[in-house]
Amino acid sequence: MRAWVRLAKAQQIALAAIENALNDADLPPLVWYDVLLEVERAKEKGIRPFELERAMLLAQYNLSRLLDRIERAGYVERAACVEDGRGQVIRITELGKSVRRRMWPVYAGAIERAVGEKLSANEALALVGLLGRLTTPEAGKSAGGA
Amino acid sequence: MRAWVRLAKAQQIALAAIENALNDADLPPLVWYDVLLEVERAKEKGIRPFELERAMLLAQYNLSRLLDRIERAGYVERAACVEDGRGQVIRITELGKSVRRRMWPVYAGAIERAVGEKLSANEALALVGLLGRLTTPEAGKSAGGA
DNA sequence: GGTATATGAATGCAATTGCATCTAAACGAT
DNA sequence: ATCGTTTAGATGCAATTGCATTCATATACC
Repeated sequence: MRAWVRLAKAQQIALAAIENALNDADLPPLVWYDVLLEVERAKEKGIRPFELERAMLLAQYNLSRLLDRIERAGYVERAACVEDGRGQVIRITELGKSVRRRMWPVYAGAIERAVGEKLSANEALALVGLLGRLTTPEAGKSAGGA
Repeated sequence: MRAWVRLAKAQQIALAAIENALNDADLPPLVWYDVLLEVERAKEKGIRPFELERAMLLAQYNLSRLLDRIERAGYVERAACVEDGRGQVIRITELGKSVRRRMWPVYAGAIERAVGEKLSANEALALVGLLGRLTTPEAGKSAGGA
């Protein structure tokens, strides 16, 4: 229980710091970064919205509209999908790439202040390990998971 | 950096699980629980919105409207503040208490599944310690921690 | 081939959030 | 007492989110 409360609070504080930093720098919100990063990683081949949806744990309608906005800003392009007539393919634009690059130092700086400065390298590593246990779908605690 | 990413993901997953559990049980969202708990702790004396605001890291306008909704549901009552003509005092109602009590097992169960089941007691304790470092306003990395 | 079901994505509408601004009361200095 | 400033809280309006539903194509079954 205490772990959950602190988890929530730590995340809330760090997230607010990051969003503020981006906002102050007149840059888009953090989710945009995540989307742009995923889309950029997909290169020319692009990525399907439903893949993005799963990668980012975003609700379908939510992603649909987020892509609307990012597209309207000119950071990604939607194209009809050849293999699947229902679907589409998202590709990043040059403008999108440049915005993502500009977001990175601001994002990284905020994380450094919110997390890096507060933990030693070993502590950060330990935290990564513990949090990793929470994100796996596995049961986890007992050895012989059935 | 990796620590932040995992922190965000772990929180997101756990939060979604909790909100879903509450939703499935036809109970109000998690913030309502937090508010009700704080207000209930203040007993008859009540609590001022601005205190709540600081305790919960909520934006002022956000809290104002959240209290509107919780009040409309009949779970808290607003009263003019005697000592400060600008302010008010929030008190929980019997209905509010009972709802908070009904929320607890659902909330606790979701946390147990999202966190408790994935970590041993020692691991959970270690996580509490590490996350605590992130929520202190202090710089933190150097050894002199309180 | 024809119909039922499942999947990818969009959308109407209500609820919530964020931003900026506003009101009123308290404080502080004259 | 009066004026400027700060603090507590509310609110108009735009943007975002959530829910339910819709549309269109793909797949499975017969």
